[in-house]
Amino acid sequence: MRCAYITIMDRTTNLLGALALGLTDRIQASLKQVLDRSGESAAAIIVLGYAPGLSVETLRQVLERSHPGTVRLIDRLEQDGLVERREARDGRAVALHLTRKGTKTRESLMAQRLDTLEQALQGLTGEERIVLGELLAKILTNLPHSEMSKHNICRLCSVPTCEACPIPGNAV
Amino acid sequence: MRCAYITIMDRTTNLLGALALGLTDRIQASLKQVLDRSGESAAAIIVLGYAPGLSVETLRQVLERSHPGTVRLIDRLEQDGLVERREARDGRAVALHLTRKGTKTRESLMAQRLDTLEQALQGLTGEERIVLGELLAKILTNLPHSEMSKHNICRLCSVPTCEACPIPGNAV
DNA sequence: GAAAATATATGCGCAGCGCATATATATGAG
DNA sequence: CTCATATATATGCGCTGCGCATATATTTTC
Repeated sequence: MRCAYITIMDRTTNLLGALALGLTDRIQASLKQVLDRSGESAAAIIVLGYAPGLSVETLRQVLERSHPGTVRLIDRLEQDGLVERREARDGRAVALHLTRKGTKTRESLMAQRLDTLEQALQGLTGEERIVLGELLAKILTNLPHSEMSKHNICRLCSVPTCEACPIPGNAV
Repeated sequence: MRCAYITIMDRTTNLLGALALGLTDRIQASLKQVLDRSGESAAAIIVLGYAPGLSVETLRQVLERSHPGTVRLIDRLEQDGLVERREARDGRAVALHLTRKGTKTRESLMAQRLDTLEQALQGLTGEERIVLGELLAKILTNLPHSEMSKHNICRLCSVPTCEACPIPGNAV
């Protein structure tokens, strides 16, 4: 049963949703300028940079897509010259690697994302950012994460800027 | 020129992006349980609830879609019995209205979204929520908004929970 | 009253997704 | 060692949804 009486806390709830939506939109748009592909293409490239040699199956789990969807995603990235399929130890599997071009694209994607986010935080003082960071970390820690979704949420992250990932089990 | 030196502030930047992505994913998934349609379908229904009689053209601007995309979106919602096309004063235009079923669906969509967000904030104390709310409001106020994108970012909002919208010009 | 502007609708092709299925390799029971 | 099973990848197919180009109807402007 939902409570019909509105409190000031509900405002925070709604604002969080609005900001999340707005930022995700802006990030998606800025990533599209670098790579004119579906949203998950950028994520695939970023994830592959962290885990060279990843199999299609594991990538599928991280991206939370269907298997055919992931295979076709890799097909496209391969066609674009961003990803290579190499032999894996396991003869059934494929080892995915970024090409040189893929690595360059990855750097642009990450820079674009951080620029977009940085722009949003422009008006905050240093102290406000620290407070915000602590609150965000707390929320991220408490969010329910399955074993794979905790990687999924980080699929666009820049690890150098997040040395202490607040997601339980994700810290470097 | 991007600065190569990483500071603690960059961590906040990255965390903000991660949380925005994670929450948007979770909200999208929860909305899909209510309405198994494209992401913007839910937004269309919520926006139409705020502005009954809206034209396709204005809805198009709020949703930032192409015109054909918006027409087909309305086609689908009409087929689902959620939206009606009625005559408008302007004989060229169409006045969009939610059906009774559409209104019910809208309420479920909004409740689902707030529930999902509320779950994320579960671990925060009342005071932390207030501080967070102030920071979020400040960020939202500073975000660059075009005349229409300031409606776009609110396309899933629950107005009763956000009586003082921080987006300049949006306050009720 | 005719030309330009505005609002809606449609033909078409493309991107991307998931279900069902096929194929190749590895693993494990006997 | 062999064969059944599990695992990893790939493909056929149809569907959703999008945007460009274009067509049609109505309003506005001169």
